[in-house]
Amino acid sequence: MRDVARAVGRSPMTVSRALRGDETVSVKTRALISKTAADLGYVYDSTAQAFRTQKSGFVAVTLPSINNANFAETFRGLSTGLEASGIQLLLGSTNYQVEKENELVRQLLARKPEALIVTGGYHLPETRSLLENAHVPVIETWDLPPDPLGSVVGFSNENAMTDVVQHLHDQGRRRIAFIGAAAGRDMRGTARRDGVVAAAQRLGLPDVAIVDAGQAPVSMRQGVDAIKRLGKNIAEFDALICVSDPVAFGVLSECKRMSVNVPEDIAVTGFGNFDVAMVSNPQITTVDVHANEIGRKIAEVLLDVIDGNTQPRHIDVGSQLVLGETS
Amino acid sequence: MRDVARAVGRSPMTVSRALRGDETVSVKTRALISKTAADLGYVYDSTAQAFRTQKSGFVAVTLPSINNANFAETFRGLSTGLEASGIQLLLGSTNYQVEKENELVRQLLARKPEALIVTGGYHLPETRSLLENAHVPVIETWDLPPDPLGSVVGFSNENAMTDVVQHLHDQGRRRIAFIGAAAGRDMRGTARRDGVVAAAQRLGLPDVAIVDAGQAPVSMRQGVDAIKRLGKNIAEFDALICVSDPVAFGVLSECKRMSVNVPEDIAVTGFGNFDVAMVSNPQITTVDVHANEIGRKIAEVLLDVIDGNTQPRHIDVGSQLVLGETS
DNA sequence: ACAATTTTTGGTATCGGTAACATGTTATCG
DNA sequence: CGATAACATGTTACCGATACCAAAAATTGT
Repeated sequence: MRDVARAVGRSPMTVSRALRGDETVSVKTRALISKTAADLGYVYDSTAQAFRTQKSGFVAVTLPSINNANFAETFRGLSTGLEASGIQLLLGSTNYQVEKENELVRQLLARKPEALIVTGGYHLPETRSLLENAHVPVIETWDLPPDPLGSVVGFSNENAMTDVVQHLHDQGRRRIAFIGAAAGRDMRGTARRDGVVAAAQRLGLPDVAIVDAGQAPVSMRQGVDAIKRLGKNIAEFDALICVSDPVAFGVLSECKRMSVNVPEDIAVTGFGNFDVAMVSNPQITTVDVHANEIGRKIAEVLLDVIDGNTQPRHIDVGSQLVLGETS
Repeated sequence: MRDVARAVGRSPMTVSRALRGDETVSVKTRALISKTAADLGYVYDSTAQAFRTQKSGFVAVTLPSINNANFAETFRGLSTGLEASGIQLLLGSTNYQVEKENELVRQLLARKPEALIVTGGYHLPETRSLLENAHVPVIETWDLPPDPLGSVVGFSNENAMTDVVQHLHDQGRRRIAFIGAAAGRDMRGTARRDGVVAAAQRLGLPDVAIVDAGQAPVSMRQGVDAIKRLGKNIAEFDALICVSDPVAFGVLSECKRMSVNVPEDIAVTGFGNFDVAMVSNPQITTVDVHANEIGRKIAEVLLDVIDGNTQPRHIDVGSQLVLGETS
C-alpha cells in the first residue's frame, strides 16, 4: 500500500480509503489509485484488514456432511445470497458427530467469524457455552430448537413427519416401519423418527418398527442394504418411511429387485424433495423442506445481523408434503 | 494473552509458546498456562497469528458447483485428509463461470491461503497471471491440463471417454449421441464431449450427435428434459453417452416413461460412478474417476507443499470403466 | 477579497500475536 | 568448585491496514 501511495504521490491512508471505495476520496484520485494498484500487481491484504478492524469478513458454517444434496442446496442459497456482500464462507464438516462439532466450533471461533451457522439445534453443553461466550451471532438451521442460541432458520422435523404419517394413514396404511440412521448421531434424523412414532401413536396405529440403516450419513446404499436385511420380513409392513430421499430411492430400487411392488404391496416415502424423488420412477412421495430458501433466508438474517441488528430472528420455513407415486 | 501471562506470572511470549505446544516450555508451565487460559475463557486469535506469521492456516478451494456429488466427494476426501492438520478450508463456488472464478480467486488470494485448489485446468489469462504472481502453491484438479500452473491431481476426461466409446463400439453400437451442458461453460464436460467425438472418429463411427442439456450444472432434471425434447428422434441412436451419472439417471428414467427399453433399444452411460449409478435399476454403466481418492491425494500433496516442498507434483489417478446393465 | 464551510488528505498509534535474539536458570562433568 | 552445556524464559520490533483526529486545499457566500 505504501508503494502504491508513493507511486501516486499520496499517503497510504488515502490509498486505503480509495481501495475501499470511500466517497471522501476525490473521484479522480480514486480512479488513479485503482489503476496504479492494478498496474503494480498490488494484492490487498485482507488478513491485515481483519486484524486491524477485528472483523474477519467471513462467516463460518458447520455442516454435518458436505456430501448431501440437501445441505448443499442450502449452502448454495446462502452463497448466492451473500455473493454481493463479499463475505466469504468458511466451511467445516462435523461428520454428524457432536464431539467433532465442538472441536470445529472452537477452531472456527478463533478466526473471529462475523457469524456462525450451525446445522441442527442440539449441541454439547461445552459447545453451547463456547458459543454463548463468544459474542458471535449464531444461526441454527434445519431444525427448530426449543432453546435456541440465537437466530433460527429452519423447520420442524417432527411436524414434517406428522404430515407423512397422516397421509399414509389416510391411504389406509397401518403397519409402518421407519428407516433411518442408528440413533444418537443424526439428531435431525432422530427428530424425524420421533415425529413418526408420536404421530402413529396419536392416530392409534400399531407401534412403528425402527429399521437401523447404519451410521449417519445414510444414503442410497444403506437403503438398499436395509431392505436386503429385512428380506421376507418386509411383508409385515405396508409403509416404509425413510429418513431421506436417497434412502427411499435405495429402498425402492431394492424392492423392485425383490419384486415387491410399490405402492401396491408397500408404500415408500422419502424426505427432502431431492431431484431423485421427482426423477425416480415411480416418483417418490417426499417432503419439501425448502432447502434453498433456508439458505437464502440465512443470508438475509446474516446481512441483517452484520448490519448491527442484534435482535435474534426465528424463521420457520415450514415443510410441505409432496405426493409422488410411491404411496 | 497478556492477561493469561499475568495470571501465571510469566511473559506473553511464554504463553504464546505454551499454547502452541512448544516443547521448550517446561511441562508444568505448559499445563498451568493451558488450564489458566481455559479458566479465563481466553480465545486464541488466529487472525493475529495469521497476520504476524503471514500464514493464514487455510487453504482456498474453488468448486464449479457445491451441489454436485462428484466434487462433494472430492471435498470430503480432502477434508478428511486435512483434518489432523488443523488447516481449514475456505470455499468458493464459481457456478461454472470463468469470469466468476477470476473474481473469486482474487478474493481468496487476498486472504493469503497456504495453497489454492482450483477445479479444472482452464482459466482466464487474467486468472492465470494472478495465480502465477501470487506465489501461492496451486493445485489443479479433475483434469490434466496441458500447461499446469503447479501441481495437478486429476484424470484425463478425454481418455475416460475413449474407454466408454470403445466399450459401446465393442457392443456393436454405432449411432452415438452425447448429452451434456451447452458448450463453453463446463470445461470438463466439454473435454468429455471432445473425447467422445474423437474416439468415435478413430473407430470409424458416424458423427456423434450433440444433445444440449442446457446450462451447467446439468443434473437429473436436465437429463429428463433432454430426452423429452429428443422425443421420437431418440430412435436415431443406439447409444446415449451422458456427461454425468445424474444426467444418465434422468435419461434412463425418462426412457422408461417413454417405453424406450434400455439397453435393448438404446444404451445409456454415465460418468462419475456415484451411488445413483449402482443403485439405479438397471445399474448404469459409468466411469469411476476415484473422486474421493482425488481429495485424499490433494490433501497429501497439500501437506507436502506446506511442509515447504515446492516441487510441483502431477498425479494421474486414472479412470476406470464400470460396467452396468444399461449397455 | 476574505471568512466560513465543505471537501480532501495526512500523521500517528494500534490491533494481538510471534521471529529473532538475548538472557537467566538449572543440570552435568572434569 | 567453576565452566559449560542444556533448558527455560524474557525483550524488542515488527506484520499491513485503518480509526481517530488534525490539517490542508478547494469551494462558496457576502
